[in-house]
Amino acid sequence: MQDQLEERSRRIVETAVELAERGGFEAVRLRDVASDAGVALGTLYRRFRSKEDLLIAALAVETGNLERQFVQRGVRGESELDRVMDFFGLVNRGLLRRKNLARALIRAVSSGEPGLAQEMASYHQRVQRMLVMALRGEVSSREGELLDPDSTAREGQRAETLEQCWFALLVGWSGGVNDQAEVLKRTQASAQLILEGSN
Amino acid sequence: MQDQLEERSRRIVETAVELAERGGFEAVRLRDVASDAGVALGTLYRRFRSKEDLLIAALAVETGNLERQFVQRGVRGESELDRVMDFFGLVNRGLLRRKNLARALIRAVSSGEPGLAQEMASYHQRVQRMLVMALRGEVSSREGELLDPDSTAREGQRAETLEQCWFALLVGWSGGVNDQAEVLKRTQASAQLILEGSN
DNA sequence: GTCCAGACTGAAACGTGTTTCAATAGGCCG
DNA sequence: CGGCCTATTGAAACACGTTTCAGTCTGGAC
Repeated sequence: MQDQLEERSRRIVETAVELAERGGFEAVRLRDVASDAGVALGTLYRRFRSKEDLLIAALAVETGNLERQFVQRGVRGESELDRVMDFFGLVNRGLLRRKNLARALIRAVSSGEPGLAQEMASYHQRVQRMLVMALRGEVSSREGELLDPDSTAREGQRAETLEQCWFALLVGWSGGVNDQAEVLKRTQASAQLILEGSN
Repeated sequence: MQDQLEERSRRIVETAVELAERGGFEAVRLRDVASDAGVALGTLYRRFRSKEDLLIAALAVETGNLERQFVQRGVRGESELDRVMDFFGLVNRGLLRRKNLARALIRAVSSGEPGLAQEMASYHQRVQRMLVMALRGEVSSREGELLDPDSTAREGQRAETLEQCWFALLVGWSGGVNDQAEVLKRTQASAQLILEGSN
């Protein structure tokens, strides 16, 4: 019974993802999501407070996929910079494969809708965690050990700064300011600056 | 005659700013903007392609105000970091004074609406230009000399990276992830990282 | 088997961004 | 002055996110 509820939520999110893949943010019309998912509009609104809330739930799912892929694939590169750029390259390929979806999710997470702060923060944290792993060059599937608060203060800061740059560039990409090659190039330039004084 | 057209646009933008100051993004109802500004809705839509377009025009005005204030006040501090943080502190006080407006403008510039790429890019560029001045410690009211492309390649990169971090933190603030003190603290931490290897 | 609480449905309604259009106004050219 | 071109107006309509609600369904308690 609880399973059915979650199954329903999962189906709603999946449907939203499909529509976003096809036509981006605007194509995710909630009436369509509801009817495609086989639920009433009111049901959708019982589970998700808004369109942005729904898309952020989709972002959480996609972030989970990324984490799995990241752990399974590992991280390559000799230097910190190489490994970090390897990670960003991985993400970038994912974005490239599903541009419409990516733009829709970025728009949702940068919308600033009140009440979504926690989900926004959670997304940023998860990316930062992967960046810490990339900096270290060790990808552990156990998440318990990731944040020894003392030893990683500096790593955490560098991951945070890296993620800020990446996020800003993504928002720009989503708005058409830079294409994806440009995003990667600029990410590398910023990452170089951030990491150079440290090693 | 051309004057009247521009005067009208100016009045529309001013009205939007007033409404945004009072109640943020949602309070800028275009019907209200039009009637408060004394024009028909169709006129507003002849000048501005969308609500975001209108608010980005307001952002351009506010950025101009900031530039004037910045030039007039100069930039204080011994080190690059001090000067950069002096600048961010200045901006921050402005945001604090008109939170609702600030959130509305950030939301517009991070919305990713297609067709606003140029305006988004222009905003980022203007902030980066001020950051270059802060890095140098020289505030010139003449803009012609600002971008000697050779000598400032590295400065330009550092300004760009700084602005990325600042922008990402602003988006987070606008979404309720961090309060303003936190934003300044994190900006400083990122700026330290970006500038430390350089001087 | 009966009953209940909570979830779901279908449909309507509301608010607001956006579009459309016929009618009007106002300046400029000849 | 008369005609024309463009901007403007007022109003209606449309699209879609969001809310509401009365009626129905369902799984579990007893």
